[in-house]
Amino acid sequence: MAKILIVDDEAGIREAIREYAHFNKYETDEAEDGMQAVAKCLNNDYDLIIMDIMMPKLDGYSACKEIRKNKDIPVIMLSARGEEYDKLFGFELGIDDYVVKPFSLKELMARVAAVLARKSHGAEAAKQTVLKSGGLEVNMDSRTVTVDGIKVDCTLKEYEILAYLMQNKNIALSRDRMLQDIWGYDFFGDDRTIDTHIKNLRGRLGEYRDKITTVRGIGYKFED
Amino acid sequence: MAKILIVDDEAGIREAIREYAHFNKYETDEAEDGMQAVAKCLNNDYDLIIMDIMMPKLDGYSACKEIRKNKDIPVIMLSARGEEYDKLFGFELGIDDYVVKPFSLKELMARVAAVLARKSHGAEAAKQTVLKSGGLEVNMDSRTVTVDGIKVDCTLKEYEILAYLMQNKNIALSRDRMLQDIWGYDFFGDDRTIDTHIKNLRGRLGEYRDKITTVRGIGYKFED
DNA sequence: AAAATAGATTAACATTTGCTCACCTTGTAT
DNA sequence: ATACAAGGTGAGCAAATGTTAATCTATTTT
Repeated sequence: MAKILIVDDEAGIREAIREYAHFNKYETDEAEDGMQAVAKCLNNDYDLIIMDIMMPKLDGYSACKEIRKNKDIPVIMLSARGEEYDKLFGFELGIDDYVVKPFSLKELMARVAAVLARKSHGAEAAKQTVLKSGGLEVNMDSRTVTVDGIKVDCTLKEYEILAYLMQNKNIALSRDRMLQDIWGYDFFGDDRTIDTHIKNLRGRLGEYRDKITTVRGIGYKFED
Repeated sequence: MAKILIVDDEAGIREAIREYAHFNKYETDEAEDGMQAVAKCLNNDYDLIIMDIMMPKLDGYSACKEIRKNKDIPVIMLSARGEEYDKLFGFELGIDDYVVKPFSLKELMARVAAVLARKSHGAEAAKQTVLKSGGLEVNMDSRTVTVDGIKVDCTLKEYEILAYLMQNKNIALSRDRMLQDIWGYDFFGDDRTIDTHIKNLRGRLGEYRDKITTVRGIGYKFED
């Protein structure tokens, strides 16, 4: 199980990342600024760092530079939208990826998985990449859905929703939570948009359409 | 035992929260507006703050900002339905959760428990998600009820009532209290509505129907 | 660059569900 | 026996969901 250090001065963002990271079975630790991050890295072994660029005391770039003097830990940088940064400079420091705020947690975790896979820090437990339920299959590597062996074309959101529901099978999921986890914390739209995607998704699942059950007053659930 | 600061200008809401919090074994303190809240936080140590956004003198956001200058206390914000609030701004302030009025006290306390569990750095007793009594089972993840292994479809209110009764088994619960805790403090309807739901619920429980006993003159009780 | 396309979102309308309440019946305590 | 509380029933209505279509947005094609 990989251990991630989350570095951001905003507690809310740390928490959002932490929660979703835990949901994805990562361990986490946190730091509030660059100084703390450097200190924590001296005494702990992290598999990856998610770090904001703009921080008090010591910014992300400088912290990264400092940490790299001692350890070779992959880093994903967060930067505010419109914040002018020198991407190349980042890559020279060996930064592994950028994510621009506001980002969806899902996207961030996808990048985390990608970076970890790339670095493949020794033997990492193979992550579950195929979700199955009867003749319904979701391949998370190829991002494809098959029904009784026949590939079914899904849109991005349909795929994301199906994968999310199946990862949390037999749990009633509220619309709010789905918006948080799939769309991201910065989505302010109508939660009924989920209903439309669910309808379209069901239309593609043929005989398995009823595996997605409606939980009246709450949201939806995948029943295995 | 956690101590909660309740901040709202409406005495009725403070009282409703206070009572249910005490019932859940939390200590409470109260403030009527943001200014009072800030002052109280300087002289006391709270584990969590429940605060309304719209308040005289100093609103919730500003109060939160002010308090955060000195202490890092988790905050759950209350906001009226339809009240425009900036979720992202909330995240920046490190607000831990939002609850939209009108809310059920049960839901609010569930969030309180969740936030406190999160903050208490793991090492918290795993939450009970399955309530059992003989062959009667309520799964709070999937929101399902099974009678002798057979799944029984319940409506939202039926499920909520059964879960509530079982969580408070062997305690006689008044209709008023049930309305408060399940429907929410803003429900002004007829308390005989409960009777109808109880009747329907009993109809689904087969041989276990008598586990829900009538406490004449008071309300109902689940006997284990 | 304009047009075409696909997908996401929202809005509008249809349908279903089940909550609530009024009314009547049954049960129980004194 | 009487009075009051609870149980049972069913209709009206509000809320939640399903469905369809329109709109908006981003991307691709020409």
